[in-house]
Amino acid sequence: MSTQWLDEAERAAWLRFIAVVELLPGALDTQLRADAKLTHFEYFTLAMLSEAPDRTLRMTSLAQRTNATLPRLSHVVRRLEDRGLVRRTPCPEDARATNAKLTDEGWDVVAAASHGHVEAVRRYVFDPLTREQIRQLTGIADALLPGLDPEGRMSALFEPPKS
Amino acid sequence: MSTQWLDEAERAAWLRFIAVVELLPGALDTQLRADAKLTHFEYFTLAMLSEAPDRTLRMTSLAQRTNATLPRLSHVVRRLEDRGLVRRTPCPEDARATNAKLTDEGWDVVAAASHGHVEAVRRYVFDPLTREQIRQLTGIADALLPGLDPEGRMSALFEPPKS
DNA sequence: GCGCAATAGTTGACGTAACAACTAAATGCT
DNA sequence: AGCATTTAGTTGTTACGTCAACTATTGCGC
Repeated sequence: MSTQWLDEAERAAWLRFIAVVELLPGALDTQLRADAKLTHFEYFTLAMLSEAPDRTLRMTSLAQRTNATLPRLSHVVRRLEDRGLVRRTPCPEDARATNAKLTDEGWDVVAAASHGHVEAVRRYVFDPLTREQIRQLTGIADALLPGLDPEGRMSALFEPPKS
Repeated sequence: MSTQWLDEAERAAWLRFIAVVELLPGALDTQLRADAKLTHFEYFTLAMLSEAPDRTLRMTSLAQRTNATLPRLSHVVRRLEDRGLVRRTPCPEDARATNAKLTDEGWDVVAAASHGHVEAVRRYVFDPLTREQIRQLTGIADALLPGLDPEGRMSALFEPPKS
């Protein structure tokens, strides 16, 4: 039962792809930290809230969408709350649960940050790609996601609600 | 000077791609931690050394290949040295510099870890993709890397030495 | 060849992430 | 109804990454 090693084409793809995967988060993080005093994870968290109904999500649901563990999200939301960007309230329907809601101030911060962020995404990802490659990238990601995220936790944004 | 927002195709690609970029490192890390007691970064560091001439690299060169800052690498290499996987020696040609060399034990550890790691890479990345998609992925990564890594620091492995 | 800037690397302080332990509320079994 | 299990979330500890400060060596300008 020997291991099936990577052939030349696979190795070429892998070295490049792993480099992109390592470099991209740092690039996005650097821009957001410099321009908006937010980590990419914090921005992503606020962005998820901003697109939710009533700008509100349960902690568990928010953790799934952001690919965070609950402890991690709990710490991050506490810090965001200290900064006045989010407010936590007990969920009326389930007393165990907590609702995280984007404040007006938080909304303004995401809105302001989004400009620079989208520009960075364009600069680093879409500008260098052809329309065809953007289509290919969508197909590739769609092929990988079921294996990486079997529960579809991060797919809530673009998957129709499961039947 | 309003921001150029993402159109539908771009948004579809972005949400999926960012999910992959967030999920893949965690998946690789989990496998390596469980099976080889190594983080992906530690594995990658050892792997870079294992492919270098004499299994040795200067700290600066190693930092570039692994996309690490020098302080980060210094800490990681110290821990790896404590575990007997790497040995640091002063560089004879330049007394400021330090050479990191993979020990025999370190070699065995990478070799042992590589099986499970390659299997994980297959499972998460190559098995779900067609040959054509692997080719496309190479092209996409090649298009992105110049923007993400203008100095070509992480490209040393597959780029011919710059003229 | 002396002084000063640049380079190579280490160290320590601080912030954030992962993991485990914990509290509290809802569900389910009988 | 009553107790055990599961679920939701928080808190504390430990490990790792980042940043700034520091030492030591090299190379440049004159």
